[in-house]
Amino acid sequence: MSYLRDMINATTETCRDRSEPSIAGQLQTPIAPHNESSCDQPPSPWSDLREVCGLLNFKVPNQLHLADEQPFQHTLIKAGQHAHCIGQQFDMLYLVHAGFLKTVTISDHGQEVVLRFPMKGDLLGVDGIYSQHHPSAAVALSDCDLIMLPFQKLTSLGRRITELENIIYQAISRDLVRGQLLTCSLNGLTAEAKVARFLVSLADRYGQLGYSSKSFNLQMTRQEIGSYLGLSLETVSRTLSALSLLNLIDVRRRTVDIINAAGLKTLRRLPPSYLSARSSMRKQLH
Amino acid sequence: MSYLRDMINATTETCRDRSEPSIAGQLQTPIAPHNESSCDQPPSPWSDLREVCGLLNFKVPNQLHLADEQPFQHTLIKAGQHAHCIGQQFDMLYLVHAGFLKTVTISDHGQEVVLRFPMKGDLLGVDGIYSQHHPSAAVALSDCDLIMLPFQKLTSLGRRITELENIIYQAISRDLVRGQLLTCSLNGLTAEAKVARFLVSLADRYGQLGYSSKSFNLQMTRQEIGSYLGLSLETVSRTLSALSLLNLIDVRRRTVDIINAAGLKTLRRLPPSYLSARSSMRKQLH
DNA sequence: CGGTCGATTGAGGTAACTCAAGTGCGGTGG
DNA sequence: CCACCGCACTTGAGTTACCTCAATCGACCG
Repeated sequence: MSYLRDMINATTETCRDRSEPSIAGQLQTPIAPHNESSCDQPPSPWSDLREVCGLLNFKVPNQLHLADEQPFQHTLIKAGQHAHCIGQQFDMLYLVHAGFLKTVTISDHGQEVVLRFPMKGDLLGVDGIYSQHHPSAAVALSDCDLIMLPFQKLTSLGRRITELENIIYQAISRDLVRGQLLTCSLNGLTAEAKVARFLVSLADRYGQLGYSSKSFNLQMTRQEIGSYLGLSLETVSRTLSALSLLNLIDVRRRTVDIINAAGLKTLRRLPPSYLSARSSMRKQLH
Repeated sequence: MSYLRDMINATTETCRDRSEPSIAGQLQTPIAPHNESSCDQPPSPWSDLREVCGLLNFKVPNQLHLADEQPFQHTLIKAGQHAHCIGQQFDMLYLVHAGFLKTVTISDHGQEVVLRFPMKGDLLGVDGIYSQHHPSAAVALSDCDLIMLPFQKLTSLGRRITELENIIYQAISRDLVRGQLLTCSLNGLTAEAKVARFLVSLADRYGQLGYSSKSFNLQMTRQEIGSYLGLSLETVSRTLSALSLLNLIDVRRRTVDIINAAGLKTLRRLPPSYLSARSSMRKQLH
């Protein structure tokens, strides 16, 4: 089995050299969500098509010969390292098997902009298909276990297995739809609503993966949340405090507990101005 | 040939019934950009694969049997009509052959949000692949000539013609990349920069199609521009006036002339506050 | 000719940004 | 072990860019 370990380490080098903790120190936080029960043993270093389709959250085609296909290799990257860098040649997609990442790009200002926070089941690198070069970078926010999907191999498989081809198209389109949803949320929502929906969205995603949708750790900084939502980090911080005051959530540093999920979902704007009322309310409470 | 006309009219009905000029009266403006020379005769109602690939701006594969394939049918829709509606079953993509559209979706507020302004060479309906239902609607802002690309037919062709398959993947990915670019522009840009870049982007697209990139007509209302850029229609209007005062552009109603393209591209924010300075400057000029 | 709709412009309010100070935690080195 | 330092975060104060509300204007249409 040692040759497997070697191969994995070899592939891990892909982008490791460039993964200096340059922009906004990529935090070396412990790791993923609360429950770590399944992370004791190292993850299986290979995944077959069936597992890939399941992770992507699509119904697995009931075709026997799926199992015949040669499996896909994993790559393990540590927090702060890149799965792919901006400008890098595109040759494969990555499917997140475990861990938490951010995808970023550089705006014309030279500012880093967070595009997405991929986690288990999400696809990385889809935006590289067009120009054959990645316009964005994927940075691990925690140690990550990624399944490498060489694009040529994937599409040639899809040519033989129509169900797989459909899954590929649908997975790519899903990325596009999610981007549109983000665009809609960025416009015309107050900062409170943005942050509230962001938390609900995160909670839902954790829930779908079997983790607690009530209590989780934020893997990203306020800065990164702000970049993602189009807000300043101070506004994110203030808003989190306000939501906490409203008893909708409980925040302490990176730890978030959702108290009133329904309230978060329907929140449009804070009653009067809870942000300035904070100090006075604080005094009342004491 | 009359049966062709009949078929076209038949397919045009797809969504015509729902195309009431409901939201924000979809304007019955004359039509497209300035130069109308090529629109005298009705467009050819069929396009082959070669033409489709060319329109998509991809190198046409040098394979002879491309010409053998049965061609794709066109559909003509009038300004205000829908190519597809929200929630409608997905079964085909549309390639814009002529005309100008907007794609919109409904935010959680119930507000209409403009996602894109597709024009010649752009693909419609890609976001419908995922859930097999269109999450957005495509509304014609001028009379349009669309090429219908039944998705099943397209992908089965792609299975036989690898180059075509690549083009499909790349075209879909391109849509995604464009969405990301929009997201980047929405965050962290001032209203002036947003509007300026929007104009430059429009001008470039017209230029690439062989139209004038200096002088063109806006096909959409201020309202729609604002929705697209995340601004109020008043801010769009004011900003256009300000850009005009700075001698970067000339605007009269829907007519735009780019005077200083370089200046528009590099604009970050207006010198001091040109928006409030307007009235005083106006007086100085008189 | 009035009616409608898009566009312009003004006035005023406010949400969110910027700048800045202060806190708490974690890591490092004496 | 403790002191120091860095970094993420919190919180405050002041500013401003943009929104909202509202009036006016111009074009187009019946």
